[in-house]
Order: sequence, then C-alpha cells, then structure tokens
Amino acid sequence: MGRRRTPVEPVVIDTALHCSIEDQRRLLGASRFFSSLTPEQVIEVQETFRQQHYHEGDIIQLAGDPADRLSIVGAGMVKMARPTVDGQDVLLDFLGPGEHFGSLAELGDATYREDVTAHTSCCILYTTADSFHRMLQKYPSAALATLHLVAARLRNAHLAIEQLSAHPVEHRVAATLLHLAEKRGKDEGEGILIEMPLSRQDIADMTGAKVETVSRILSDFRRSGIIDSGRKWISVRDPERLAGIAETSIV
Amino acid sequence: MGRRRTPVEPVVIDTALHCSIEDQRRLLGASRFFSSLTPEQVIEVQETFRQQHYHEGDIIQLAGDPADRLSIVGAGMVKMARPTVDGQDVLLDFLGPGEHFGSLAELGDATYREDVTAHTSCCILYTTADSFHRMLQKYPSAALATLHLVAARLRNAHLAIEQLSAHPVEHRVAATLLHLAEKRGKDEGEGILIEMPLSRQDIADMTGAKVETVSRILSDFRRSGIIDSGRKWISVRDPERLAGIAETSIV
DNA sequence: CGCCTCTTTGATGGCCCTCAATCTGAGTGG
DNA sequence: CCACTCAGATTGAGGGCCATCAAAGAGGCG
Repeated sequence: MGRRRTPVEPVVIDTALHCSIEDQRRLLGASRFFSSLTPEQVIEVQETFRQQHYHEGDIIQLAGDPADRLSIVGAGMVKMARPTVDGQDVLLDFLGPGEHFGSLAELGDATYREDVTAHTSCCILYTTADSFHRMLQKYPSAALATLHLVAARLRNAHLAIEQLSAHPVEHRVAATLLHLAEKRGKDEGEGILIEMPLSRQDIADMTGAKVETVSRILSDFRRSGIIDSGRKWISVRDPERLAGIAETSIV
Repeated sequence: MGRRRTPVEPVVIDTALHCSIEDQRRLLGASRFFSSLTPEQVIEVQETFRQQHYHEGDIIQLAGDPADRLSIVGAGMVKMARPTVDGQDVLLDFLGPGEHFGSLAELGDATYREDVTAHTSCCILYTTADSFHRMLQKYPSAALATLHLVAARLRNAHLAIEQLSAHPVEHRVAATLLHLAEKRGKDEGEGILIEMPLSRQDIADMTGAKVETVSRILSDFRRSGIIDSGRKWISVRDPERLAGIAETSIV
C-alpha cells in the first residue's frame, strides 16, 4: 500500500507564528469580507483588528462565553465544534486562513454556541462585534460579502443535515474525505494527500460516528486501494470510487 | 387521553387566498428584512415584488431549478426539503408568514438545492435575485437584517447537526415537538396545540427517522401523558418532561 | 357510507455502538 | 541512537437501537 509506514505528513506550519502587519493587511484585503474595499479603507478596517497567537490545542473561544468578537484565521487552522451534554464533540468545521468564526448573529446579547480550538498553532485576527458591525454598516459591499459567506456555510450545513439524516456512516465518511481532499488536498501523483493532521477521532466527530467504526471503514477503504492512510494522515487514491460510495453530490 | 378522537385541529387558513396590496405592504414593512425602511422606501421595495397563490401540495420551487428568485411567505405555510438520491426527503424547515426562501447565496449562477412545496394553501411574494440584490446594496440596514436572518438559520442548522450526530431518535422527536410548540403553539389550557397540520411522516423527515419509529415514540409519549395526538395534530401537555427527554437546550 | 390516507403495532434483521485487548507510530529522555 | 512511553489506530465479540417488512385499525372526505 505505498508508503504506509512513512507518512509523508508535511510538518505543520509553525512558521507564521505572528502574522506581520503587512500580512495582516494583505489577508484582510484579500479576504472575501473586504476584497471590494480600497487600500485606504482596508487600512481603516485593519486598525480595528488585533491579533493573537495560539498553540495547538489552545482554546480560542468557549461555548457559553459572551459572544462579543468576530475572528478571522490569519494562519494555521482552527477546529469549530459543538460540545454536547454527554461530553462528545460534534465537529462542525475546520477553518483555515481567511475564514471567520465568532459573532455574527448574536451581536451583543447572546453567547457562543461553539468551542473553537487551535487545531494547529495559529494566528487569529479579531475585532469586537460592535466594531465589525459598524464596518458592515459603513461598507454595504462588505455586508453583502458576509451575507454570501454565511449563506455558503448554511448550504454546507444543510448538506450535512441531509447526510446525517439519510446516509449510512460509510457514505458520510466517503463524502467527508472527498470534501477535505477538495478543500485541502495536494495532488502527489500517487494520490491526493489531505494536508492537515487528521485523526480517526476527527473524522468520527465530523460524521457523527465512533472512532472504531471509522477505523473499520478506513481499513476497508485502504484494503480496496481507495485511500492510503496512517497515523493522522489520509491520502485519497481513487476519488471516483469514493464518489461512488458517497453517492451524493458534493456542493 | 382527553380528546383523542375529536382533533381540535383548527381549519387551515384558506382565507387569505390573495394577500391584498395593503397586506403586501404591511407584510414587507413588518418583515425583518425591511422593518427599518421608511414607508416610502417600503413602497419602492414592494413594487419589485410579485405574488402568487398556491394550493396545498403545489410545488413552488424545485431543487435543480435555476436559482433566480427570492421569495417571502405572505400567508399560509411552506415546507422546505432536500430530496435525496433514494427518494426520501429531508425536511429542513416549515416557513410561515414573513419567512423567506430561495436565492440568497447562489445569486445568478447556481441552482436551488431544496424543494419548496405548499404545506397549506399559501400566498408567496417573490422578486428576482438581481432586484433583491440591488435593494440590499441600496439599503445597508436591509442587508444587515438579512445577514442576521441567515445567521439565525445557520444556528438552527448547527443545532440540527448536533442532534442528528449525538442524540437518539426519541430525544430528537422530543426536541422537535418542543421547537414546534414554541414556534407555532397555542396554549389551550389542556396543552399546547401545535397549530399546523403535522403528520408522523413530517416528523420523521424532520428527525431523520422512519414513520414507524416516530409513531412508536409518540404512542409512548401519549401513554405517559406527555402529549396528546391524533391524525395530523399534536398537542404538548407536559413541556417540562419533554424537555427532560430532549436533554438539549433549544436555541 | 365507503374509500383512501394516515397511523399503529408486531416480528425480524442489520448497522453501528460498546467494551476490551492489542498493535503501531512518533516523540522523549537518557 | 535507542529504549521507553503514550496517544492513536486496529480488530474482535456482543448487544441494542432502529429500519424494514407486513398487516390491521382509524379518521376524514366525497
């Protein structure tokens, strides 16, 4: 099965421990939120942002905290999850550079409903909900861009609901792998390596299944030559077969 | 079990077959979208809307159709569902007066992902995606209001994902009943009647379960005195016990 | 009153969770 | 550089929840 025991897991980016001021500006200007603003306006926006660095595993935001911040991932990757009463996590999404989390809806009154933790070491840009709100009022194009981002997330959420409601675990795992390969995959000839640390537990939390079940399914996939995998890494070798198993169109 | 065989199901509203022009204006002005506009601005907005009436069961929008409309429910109730490959429906939500569906994200290029059908006879106000988009650009407060509406839907969707991932069917049914009772319930002393036609199949489609399973669960609830129910109607008698079963906070 | 849809209940089987033990890879400290 | 250690991954056995198949009962409409 290829390089089973020597996972070509590229070391995670601890490089950009701090995004420089220039990086910040570039990132904000390029983000879907503010891509329509002039450079001067971007600078104005930038001045309302602060940044903070986190190590892998650090808690960035906790469900129940007052929802008063909007954050954008500068570098690295975070994990957004809903804690449940019985302690198990429901993993809603991984977010990378340019993607946002935090307060959009609750603006002021409510609290976060999700935990956000540093999945790799990362750098987070954040601003207050009020301040962000003011920017959206001032720049309608930013408000529309935000609307589109949220609507896209809603579409993804609806897809997840469909999968959980109507498809068995094997399909959901297949669909999840395809989705990740598309979003973060690097084609290496031998297969599409998903470029992020990814444990069986992560996949289980994403698909609403248990670790053991996911492990069994991945073992099957590996035996069939559909994927290649090791400790915390997965590479997709046969996307088409995977799509056949997923049966469902990926949005 | 109270009035088991004489369902006090209030007849469905076939009254407002057509919303009058005045109704239209009132509804748009009161809708979360445009509540911050002046009366003159509301009239301007209104002029971009058309209306159409549907009978129960009529198809209003089909997954796969080009997504070029934004619609607001004027009167009655619609059902938003995702069709799946194997023919089973995943019911995402029921929408009542003032609530929207249709194109927000896809604006122009893509197609709808959901079927929308008339759950009762209803009157729908609609406008083109382009036209709506122009309104949002012209009135930032409307864009922000829309953003909040979509963000609220996203929160609900995340809750649904959590439930499907982590809770057994019985809990999900309980949570669904509570949610519906809160949204559309009328306190009748003897219990909170959910004021809409609601079949076991509907609940099954909402909870990702099968009709027979839902029927068994509701029968249990009825025997325990938690609810009262009949053909296409349900009344919640003991919300607290239901909440105990749901175990999960309703957003 | 009769038909049709919705609902209920039972029996059976399969998917997936649970519990438990073993194996492996990667980082650590000597 | 290597043994140690521990988190992550794998595999098996057993059981429970829920889907499936089947059939009968009940409410509402023409």
